[in-house]
Amino acid sequence: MKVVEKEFYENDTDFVAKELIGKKLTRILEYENITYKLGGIIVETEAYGHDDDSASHAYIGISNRNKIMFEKTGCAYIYLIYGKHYCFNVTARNEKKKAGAVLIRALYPEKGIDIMSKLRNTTELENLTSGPSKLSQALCINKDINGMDLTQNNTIWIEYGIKPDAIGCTSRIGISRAKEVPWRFVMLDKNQQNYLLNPYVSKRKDIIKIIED
DNA sequence: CGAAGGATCGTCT
DNA sequence: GACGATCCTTCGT
Repeated sequence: MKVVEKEFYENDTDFVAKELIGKKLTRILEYENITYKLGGIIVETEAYGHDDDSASHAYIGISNRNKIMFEKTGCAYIYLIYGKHYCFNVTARNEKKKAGAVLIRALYPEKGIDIMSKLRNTTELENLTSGPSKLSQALCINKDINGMDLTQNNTIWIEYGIKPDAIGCTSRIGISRAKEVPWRFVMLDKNQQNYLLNPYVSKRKDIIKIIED
């Protein structure tokens, strides 16, 4: 296991979002006095920029909520959405930008499935971590880890994983501005280059292009 | 299985 | 005072 280093997050935010596909998000959790390792493979991400991106929280400038997006790269940016859900982001940007983050939208569940099932109140694998707030609930992610450095030895980190056969690129989900910006990325299977058949990602968009190696 | 609507509260105007 | 980088339930086919 190798934790993704800080330098990785010092690239263009959309590049980082694409390259995070196939890496693994891992979370250490104390549950009923036992320490568990939870997590899975990142299969869906979205990039959010600064003043170049009207859909981004950072578009309006620095505020109490979004200030993590302007601070160190490789850190967790957590926010509450719709009054009850949390979303998990990693701060990432090149040295010329002042803010940026990648929203982790879905995981392929691998570790601690029994605990994640309890936290999610479902045993359906396809419903455990197939959404930004679903995975936050499954990994017990909330404001407590806002700003946490994901490149240090903490209770949550991102590590190197697998190389995807292909990656699909689409516009982002659930936004009202900058609807056409193609900054959503999903893992594709070589045999079924149609992400609609990937049960772990949001099924709401058409692929704009397919990125192969 | 898809569409529609409610939940719920921090954040910004 | 309005809205949101969402999820879940209900209702109809």
